Amino acid sequence: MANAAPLSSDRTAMRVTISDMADALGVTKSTANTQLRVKRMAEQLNYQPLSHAQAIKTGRVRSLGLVLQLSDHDAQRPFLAEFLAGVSAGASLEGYTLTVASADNDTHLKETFRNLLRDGKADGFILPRALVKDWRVDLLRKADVPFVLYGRQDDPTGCAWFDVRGEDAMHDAVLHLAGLGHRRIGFINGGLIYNYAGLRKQGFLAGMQSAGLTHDPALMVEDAVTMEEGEAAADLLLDHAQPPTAIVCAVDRAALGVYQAAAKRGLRIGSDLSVIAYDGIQEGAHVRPPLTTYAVDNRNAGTQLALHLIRRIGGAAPETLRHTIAARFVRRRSTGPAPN
Amino acid sequence: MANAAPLSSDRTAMRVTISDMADALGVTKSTANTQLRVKRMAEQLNYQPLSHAQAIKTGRVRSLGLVLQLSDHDAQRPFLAEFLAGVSAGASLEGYTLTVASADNDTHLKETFRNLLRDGKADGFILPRALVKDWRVDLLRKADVPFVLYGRQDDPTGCAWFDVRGEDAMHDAVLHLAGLGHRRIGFINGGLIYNYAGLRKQGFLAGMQSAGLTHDPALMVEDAVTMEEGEAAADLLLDHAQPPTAIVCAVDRAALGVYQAAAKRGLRIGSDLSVIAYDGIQEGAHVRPPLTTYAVDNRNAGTQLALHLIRRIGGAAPETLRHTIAARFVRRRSTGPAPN
DNA sequence: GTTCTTGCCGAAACCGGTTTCGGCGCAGAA
DNA sequence: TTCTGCGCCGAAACCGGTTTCGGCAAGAAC
Repeated sequence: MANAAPLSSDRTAMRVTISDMADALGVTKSTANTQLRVKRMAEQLNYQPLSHAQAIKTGRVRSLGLVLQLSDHDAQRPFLAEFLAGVSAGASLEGYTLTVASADNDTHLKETFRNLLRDGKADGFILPRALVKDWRVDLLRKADVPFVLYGRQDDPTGCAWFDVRGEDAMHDAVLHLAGLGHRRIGFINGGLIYNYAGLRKQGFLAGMQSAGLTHDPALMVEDAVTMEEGEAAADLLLDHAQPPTAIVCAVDRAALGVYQAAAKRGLRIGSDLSVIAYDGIQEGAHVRPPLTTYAVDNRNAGTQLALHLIRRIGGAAPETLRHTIAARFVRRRSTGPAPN
Repeated sequence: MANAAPLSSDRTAMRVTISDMADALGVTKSTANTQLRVKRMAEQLNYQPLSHAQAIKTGRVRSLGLVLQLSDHDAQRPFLAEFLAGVSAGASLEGYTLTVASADNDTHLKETFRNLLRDGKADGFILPRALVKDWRVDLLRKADVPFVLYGRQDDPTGCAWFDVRGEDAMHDAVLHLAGLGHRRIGFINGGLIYNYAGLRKQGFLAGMQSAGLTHDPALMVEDAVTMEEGEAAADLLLDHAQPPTAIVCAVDRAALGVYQAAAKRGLRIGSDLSVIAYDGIQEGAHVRPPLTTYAVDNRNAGTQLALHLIRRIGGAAPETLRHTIAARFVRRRSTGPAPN
């Protein structure tokens, strides 16, 4: 203790002393010391406060909520496992746990949210697949409960999010095809209830403009998320008097339908008809020819969303928690130079 | 109050009175009365004890644990969404919540279990895909924590389970094929680390015996759970000097590989080669010709497992919580009369 | 009518933390 | 040296339940 005073004149040295700690915190050295001892002992004994014991006072259970709409459409399925893994990993990084619930319709979903909220089972929610008009956002905004979106929202009030820039991918896809000489390029969009559809359409249109091409509204179809819907959409485009030589799909699964439609007509994908899609589902790699696509890392997205939500729960402003990344271009064999 | 005594002489009437209630419970009428009032008020006000408040005293958090091994193999994926939906539905039926965690290898998995247990995040666990030698069972048995298996276990001590009788399906499949005149029937088994593989193999062999056929060990391949592995297995069988006219697969996904192998050789499924599989994955319905299979209702299984686990947590003996059901035969077009 | 038994129900302790409060010690200034 | 003020830290209240305990009233038996 006695030598603390003289030593403190060496404050300019690079080594941080306990006095510096104490000063920085505005506490006494001895205090800083015992606090360090407490912390060390805590680590040594592997102490961790019982989360449901602190919950009773703080109202925080250190758990993230994830409510799944499962009867959605099958497109959601391949996505689920990776996404869950990511969310779970992100949560456990911070000592959080993941509470999952599911329901098959909006009424049930709403009830599920309310129950989880009433019982304080989750400190915040991850909302997968942002909708254009998202009632979950309204609900949670009203309840003043933290949430993060996988996807974006037109009215960003109170919204934090993480998303992959599908619009940039669509833009890129058009440029890629234009670079191969394609001039009549069709577009098959994804589910219109989802926020992403609007963005990807804009991306496609912007891409056409950038490439100096005019888009033909007759070569654009909306709302195809399954293979069947993709096939039907492609039927429409390919039966056009002046059919496209390339098609951009907002969703891989729809692209698989395009393969079917092309096969029916004896068109070879990659030479007679070029296809680029988006998602990066496994089937795309196995189909013949393998599908060129923009792959989304759902696992990473899950992790980022978990971390965002935890920071949001910690009080961070939503504006500071909005991030987007680019999709990864996976060049395979479904594109080629324009015929003729 | 005064007329209670005379009325009680009508005890033989069919209507149950509050006195009957009281007698049955061994309490006073007035007691029974106030308890009823309490209960009614509770319902009216929609009262539900805060689970983490009771947890502090009881150690029960009203939550079921589900730890997923995600890097397992892809065969697990289509299964996940339905299963989760079922578990979640079963849990919420009883006011329980579902805590999901995941890990990519055994070390991480073990750590995840320990953390969840230490923090009392779950009152019990659902173990999907029982293994032949299942360390999770050992771990939880040792820790004396309730658990239920999706699948069975050779040493049933302390094990509760719900399962689909894959062995019966295999047996049936053989009889079905034998009924169509097939005599050389191959078998492609699933993942050997899983408990189901042994059972299904036994079922196949029993079926052959029932049909009065002798099995050729050269026509039996083990451990094929993906399409690629299924194709490789089928390559083996079809390159045999006396190839089978029918193949039973323990797993749908392997059967899809059989389709590939057959296509390479110009064999038509359903006439040149009959195939029956097991699982009921969606792709089976879309492939040409549609795959005859035994479908498993994973959603229902999830619900049953959740309910079993809740009863187990409530103290029910594991022996009373072991149920199996039959798979549902889905006759499609991949089987036909034996050639020649 | 008295005593004994039975068991209801209000009061209090407890669970494992968080948060507030107040006493006391220490340092700096006059 | 004394006074003042800041802030550490131990004690106590609290969170929302569960569980134990004891007083007291009612019913039955003699």
